[in-house]
Amino acid sequence: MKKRITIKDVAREAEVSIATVSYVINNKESLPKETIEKVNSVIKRLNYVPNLSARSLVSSKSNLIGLVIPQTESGNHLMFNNPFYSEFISGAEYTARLNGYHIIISGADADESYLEVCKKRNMDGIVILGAYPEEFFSNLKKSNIPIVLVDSYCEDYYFHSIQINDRYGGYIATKYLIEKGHKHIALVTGKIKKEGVTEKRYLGYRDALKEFNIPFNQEYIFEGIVDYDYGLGIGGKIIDTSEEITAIFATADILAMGLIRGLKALGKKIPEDISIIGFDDVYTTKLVDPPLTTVKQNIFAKGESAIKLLIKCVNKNLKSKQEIILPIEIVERETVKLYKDEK
Amino acid sequence: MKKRITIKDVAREAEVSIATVSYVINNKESLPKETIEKVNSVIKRLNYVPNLSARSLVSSKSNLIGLVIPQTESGNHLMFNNPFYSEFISGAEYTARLNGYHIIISGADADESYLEVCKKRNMDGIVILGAYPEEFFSNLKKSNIPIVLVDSYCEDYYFHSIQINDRYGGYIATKYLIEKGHKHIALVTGKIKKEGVTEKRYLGYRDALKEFNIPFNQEYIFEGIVDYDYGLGIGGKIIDTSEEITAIFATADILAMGLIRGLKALGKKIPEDISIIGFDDVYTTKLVDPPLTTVKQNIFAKGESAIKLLIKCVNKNLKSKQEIILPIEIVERETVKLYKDEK
DNA sequence: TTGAAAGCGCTAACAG
DNA sequence: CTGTTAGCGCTTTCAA
Repeated sequence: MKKRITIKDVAREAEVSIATVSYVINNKESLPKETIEKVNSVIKRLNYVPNLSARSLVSSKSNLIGLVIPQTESGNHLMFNNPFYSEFISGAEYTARLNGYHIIISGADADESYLEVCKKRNMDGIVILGAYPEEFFSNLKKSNIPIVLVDSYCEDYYFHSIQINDRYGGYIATKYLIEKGHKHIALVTGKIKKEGVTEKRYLGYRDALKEFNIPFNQEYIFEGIVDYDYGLGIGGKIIDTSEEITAIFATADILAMGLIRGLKALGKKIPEDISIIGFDDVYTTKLVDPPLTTVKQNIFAKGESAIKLLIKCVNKNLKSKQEIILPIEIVERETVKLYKDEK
Repeated sequence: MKKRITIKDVAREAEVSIATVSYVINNKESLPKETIEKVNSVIKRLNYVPNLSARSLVSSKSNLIGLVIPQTESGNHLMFNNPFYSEFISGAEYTARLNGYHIIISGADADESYLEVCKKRNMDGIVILGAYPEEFFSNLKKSNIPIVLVDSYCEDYYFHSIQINDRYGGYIATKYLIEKGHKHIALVTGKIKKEGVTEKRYLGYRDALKEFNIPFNQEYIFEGIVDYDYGLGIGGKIIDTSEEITAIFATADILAMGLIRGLKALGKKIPEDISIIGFDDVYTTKLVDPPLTTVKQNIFAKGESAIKLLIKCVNKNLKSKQEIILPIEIVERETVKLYKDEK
């Protein structure tokens, strides 16, 4: 094993002190050009790379960002059968890398274990994707490092946040359907948790109904879990519930994709028999047949913003809550059709 | 900012020396039960968490594993519109976490920059997914740390490897089609690079043709890039090339999914008019209509194996090349139909 | 403008 | 069995 090149070696070769080398590396102080050049050339020649562990030890800065992704179950593997996460990570990793940070991706249980990980690794900040038990958040506050919450309605002032206006999203999706002539609109959704993303979208749905004087019908709400199979299975129940239903608002694309397939299997034509609108605009939305009309949010940009915001908070030591709301819009593809009452 | 609890604090509280605490933490030496318990209880009470930067500094072990994912382009973001990577990461992250490691995911350019990252972070090992320029691999050898290559046919003895038998996969896919009565079988594939995964699958395709005395036809080879859009666009060309083509072997599911959609748009029925078989069995394979018949590899398990193998090599300091070949099999779904010659 | 030196928190060799 | 101690590589005061 070759000995590692350290700052000492550089100093010796460049005939300066260790401190000087350190100054050059971190361009501190105002050194004369010559010194800087001399040191830099030695660094290059020796292929010197600073040891971040050492740096982290003294400065307690690690250039490491924790990224917490929901798991299928506690202690289990990451929820990567939802393309939403992949796209988010792609944006996050890219942005982090551009700024000299690295991302440690991890699932996390609600216990204190993740807090430990952060301490252990001296993480500079954390991005948390999705909703978790209150306890998880309150634990993490103890870390005392900047935390950006993505898609969480946790109100705690401690956390910064990246969001979209989910309620507005639910509203425009439903309104879009209504304006296409639909009156009997089912809502297919994950668990409607108090203060969760899903609840907001649901409330938006109700807002739109109200605005157009369409009575709310509890029977039209299909509440399950956010995954393909739930969407797949629920189609039958929707049909059984009422023949009047002509449109469905699914609060996640993955649900909508399941629905499309389930409904088609039952002999329904999309959008001729039933119109469907989704939410998120994950890329797989283009893979299904017919391609899904949906509420688009820029997921890659979300990952990007989360990291940028976090880095900003870390560098400027911002303590005041920072909030960013990203825009959303309807993307028209082929799953919604104008409904004409045939009676 | 609260002062961090260090090993010193624990030592003081437990009325032992820091060395003893260190021994307890790493369960070195054989200490009397009492001491162990005393120290542990203080650790718990004080909420002590060891600082990995410090540990890493002295032991040059970081419990960090680098995971390199292909990028869409050099310097660009990760190729996450291919679900293959997501599933792989899920398996890798889970396994790493279970073993006390963390994963740093990163895209990487072919230059030396990734090597620097490894040095900087004292990475214990690297898992590299996919094929890269020879130069990239040779650079990384310099790191002198264990490296597991996944899906690469780089022959260098330095690297450990996780693979499937791609040639065999190409063979069984094609054979499956042939046994279903197809004789005019197109191959849709990414760039056929010497010693790449794709070339092997292509060779397997030829093996099968040969075995059944079906002449190879260069016109039936459609070589492009591995993505949905290429599959989508190539359907038309296939039809134009020959009306005799009744089946297609796509060397990646993502291509097959594009094909299905492209072909359907052209009025072709799958599998009535054209049969399609894919490769990988990514989960989105079930989302398309009709669900894709494909060569299944367990991608999650691949991620798992890669990490396990790497950790084994790290811990036991194995220098001899370790190789694992994971099994594959055909999964029959609905895109291949028995072909009956109607003449 | 530069250097000496004191740690950051931890491990491990060595001593007792 | 346990404690003392010398670093690991780096940053950063303080002094020159």
